[in-house]
Amino acid sequence: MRGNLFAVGVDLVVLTVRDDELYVLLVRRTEKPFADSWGLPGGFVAPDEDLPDTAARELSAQTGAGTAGRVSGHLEQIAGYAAPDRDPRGRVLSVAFLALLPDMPDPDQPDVVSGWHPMADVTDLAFDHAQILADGVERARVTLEYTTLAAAFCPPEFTVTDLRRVYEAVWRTEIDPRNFSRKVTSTPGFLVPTHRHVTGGPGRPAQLFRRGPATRLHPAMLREPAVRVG
Amino acid sequence: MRGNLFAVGVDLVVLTVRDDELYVLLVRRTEKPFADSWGLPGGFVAPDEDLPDTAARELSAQTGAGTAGRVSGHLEQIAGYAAPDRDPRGRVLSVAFLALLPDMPDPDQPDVVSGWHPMADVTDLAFDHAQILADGVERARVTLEYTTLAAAFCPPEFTVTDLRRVYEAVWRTEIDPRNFSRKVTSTPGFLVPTHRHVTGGPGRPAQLFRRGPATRLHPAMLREPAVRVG
DNA sequence: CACGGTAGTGTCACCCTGACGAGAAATTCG
DNA sequence: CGAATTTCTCGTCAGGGTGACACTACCGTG
Repeated sequence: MRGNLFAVGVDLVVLTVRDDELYVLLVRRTEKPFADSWGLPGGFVAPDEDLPDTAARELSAQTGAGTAGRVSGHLEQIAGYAAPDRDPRGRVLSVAFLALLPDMPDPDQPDVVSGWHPMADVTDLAFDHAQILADGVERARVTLEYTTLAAAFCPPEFTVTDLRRVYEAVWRTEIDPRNFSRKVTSTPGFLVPTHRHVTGGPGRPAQLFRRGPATRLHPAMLREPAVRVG
Repeated sequence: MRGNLFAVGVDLVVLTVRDDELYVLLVRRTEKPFADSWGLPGGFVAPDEDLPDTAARELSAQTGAGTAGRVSGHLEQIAGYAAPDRDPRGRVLSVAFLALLPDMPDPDQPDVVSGWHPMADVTDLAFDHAQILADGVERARVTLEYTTLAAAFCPPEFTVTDLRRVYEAVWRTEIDPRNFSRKVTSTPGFLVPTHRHVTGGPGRPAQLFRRGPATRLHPAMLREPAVRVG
């Protein structure tokens, strides 16, 4: 077998929506290279481990409880990155994964080396992690157009407004609440009504929904408002 | 740096449309493992090579002339595959690429170890290449819905019917020629008319078009006819 | 009780699409 | 040569989906 050998790692783009804004999970590096820089969480693939295994293990380790294989949340591969000079230590191939999580309260003992950062504040990541993050966010944006995965950002029970704020945060747009409600409630299998309502805040109480069995959105919910040409 | 080491290769899903059918480029393996089986073309990543470099080099080597970087054709990454037991020789990570090429005449000296196979006839591929091929074809199907890349299957100049046959071959459906023509000719930047026409066959001569600058299709051309629920 | 804020329904016009009809322009056949 | 056939292209029409927005329902607060 010819070919030189690579170290193979998995990097995670872990996204959540908090306070109507998109957040990404970053870790502060303690070792060289890029010591004291922020980077994506990740790790090397262990013997007898497949890529999704490594991704799930790292996600579980970084976010606390075993969020990996749960119903809530989502994990999918983005792409492989292997530019010859992407790691000064040698040839390292990294397979990036995208994880979408509901907003969770910060752990009791805050971890200074790992934390959530608003997308707008992220600069100067280690390695080629800026590119990987950009690819991951773009993947998330496209995924929301064609699938029901926006619910992966939400807790098990949520309102239509919660779901709309996910779209608005990820797409950085505003969506008409009435048309959005019509779309998601009329898509069969997207939302399952619980007939219970939230109360406490101002305004009419909103109904709570659960995720339905549908995965794809037909027709899609397109971001771009169909560019006019005339 | 921890982690065990991998050999890293690139496997190609090279597709074309010939005689209104989808064809894939396969190579007959000469070495163990899977000697005498068909498999996807590919090779190992050379030192100082990035993944797209390897893919372009292998594509160029397998399809003859330097089709890789041409305007015609298309090359994009599918995903990375690294199951621990996918290669009996040891840990091999393979990054799969999808290539879409126009139908080209067979080379003068036909290569018995490499050739085009109709998708319907493909069985028993080496390694996990059946899964990779399936993923590549599915990617191609989705790509045709949302982009103008169907033209990558066509020669530099082609008719609307040529383009429609690409969709029909990849999707394995039939499309109304009149509605299809309206869709593609009214999408700005998809087709550039040459005002020249093909002749020779029966029927009214069809106009020849070139690829336009548009890359995305808005709105998309969906395969599924919007499943009715009532 | 008035008022502002949020949730949800209803309406209307417009665009896109599927399902055709029909004409234009070539080849093929009698 | 003329008629039939084939294929390309333009038109028409009905129905679904969406943006824009009026309006009602229901909560909290002053």
